[in-house]
Amino acid sequence: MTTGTGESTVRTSYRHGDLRRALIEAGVDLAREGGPAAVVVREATRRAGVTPNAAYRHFADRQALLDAVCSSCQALVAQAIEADQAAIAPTDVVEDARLRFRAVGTGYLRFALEEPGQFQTAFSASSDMDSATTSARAGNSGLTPFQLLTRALDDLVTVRLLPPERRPTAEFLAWSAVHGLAELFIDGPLRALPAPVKQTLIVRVIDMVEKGL
Amino acid sequence: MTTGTGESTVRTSYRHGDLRRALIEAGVDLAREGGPAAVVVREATRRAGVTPNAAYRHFADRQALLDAVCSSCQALVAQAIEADQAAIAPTDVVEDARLRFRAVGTGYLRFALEEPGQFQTAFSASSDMDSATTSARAGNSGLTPFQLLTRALDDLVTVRLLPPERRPTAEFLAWSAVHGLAELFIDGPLRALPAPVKQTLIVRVIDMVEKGL
DNA sequence: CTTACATGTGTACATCGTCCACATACAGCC
DNA sequence: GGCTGTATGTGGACGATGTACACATGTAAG
Repeated sequence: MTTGTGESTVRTSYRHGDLRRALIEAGVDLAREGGPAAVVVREATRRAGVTPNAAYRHFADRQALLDAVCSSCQALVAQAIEADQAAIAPTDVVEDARLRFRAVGTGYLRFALEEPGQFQTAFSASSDMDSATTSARAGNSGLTPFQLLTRALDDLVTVRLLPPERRPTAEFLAWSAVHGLAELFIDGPLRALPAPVKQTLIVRVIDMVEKGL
Repeated sequence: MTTGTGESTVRTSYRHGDLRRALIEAGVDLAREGGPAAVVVREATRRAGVTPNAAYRHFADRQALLDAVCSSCQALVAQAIEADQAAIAPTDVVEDARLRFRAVGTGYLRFALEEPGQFQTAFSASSDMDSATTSARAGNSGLTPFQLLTRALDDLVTVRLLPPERRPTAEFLAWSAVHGLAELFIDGPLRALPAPVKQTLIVRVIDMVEKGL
């Protein structure tokens, strides 16, 4: 259907083949380059080698495209968390659960610092609680960022690091702290902080959550 | 310079009088109605009763207007915090300091829930650390939201509720937690939560901060 | 009173989202 | 195989936006 090496080059046939996917991928690239505001229909279609209106055969409007891009970006967040969790060298069950919980935070924040545009897009204009568990937003494990956090907290209860009576709403407390730090880092007043200071703050915020839950 | 009751009605003279202020006020209204994205030059000038280009005599571009609106919105946040702090019935010095610290969080989050558009605008595209202390962003006390938080934490140290060695970076930890919750409330997955549940979460997050700092 | 400057107006252009009518390709039926 | 219907892409158009450039008009300074 396409010529050349990349999918985004010249197209020989009238039909595209998988325009929907191509538009989402272009949107994810745009999100990386300029955040949610940069996810614009016309540029996405341009990159897919198609006229602007072709997008409307696959998405009701710009918001629908942005929603799809947002889901893809959430999947990237999930993968970042999974990567940090996978890097843990197993010791005992209790410590493993603790580190896997902390890895949710470090992975989340590492991604926020590495790909701020995609991070912002992942959590812009998104979703109620149910759609936060859609499979399009899942990483390799099939879990969304929120589900990875939930599971990590459940495991903390299992190994008795977290008293069961504190478990309800714990995901929202942990998420608030980590998400807030990410926002302050990305376009908030902590933007200009040197990287090592940011790393220290990440550790401190996760310490605070662990201690304060 | 203007006729009628409102500033936004018909203007008789060629000159406006205080267009800069009028544009900022219109921008703050737009922010209330639709968040930062709704702060658009043409609509602001329309409401000020002026042609679009007149705005460019007072602001370099849309972003400059948005920055000014953002500062005004931060001042509103400061006022919300001050209101919650003023409502505290004094008991002893230690408890007062504790409640004044908590009021920073409750005021911040109350404003986020009451005026989500202005809240989002207040912290969109804003500022490095220095400009977070600009006087345009201050409330009635002359302090910005960030400065109110800093002062509350200093007071916690004074009354020995917070060990001095934990004081550095404490504002960022507290701010992260509260700001993150606000974001999750406004356009995050907690948007649809019933109001009482939100209130419970506010208390819990502030508890977490107090305990975890 | 004249002149310079500050401020608002008018016209114009590029970009964006999106609607409508039209063209084309593929899929199934005969 | 040829015909037809539906899915998909094209082309042109409209209104909205940011903003540049040239012009008009008040206000102030000499």
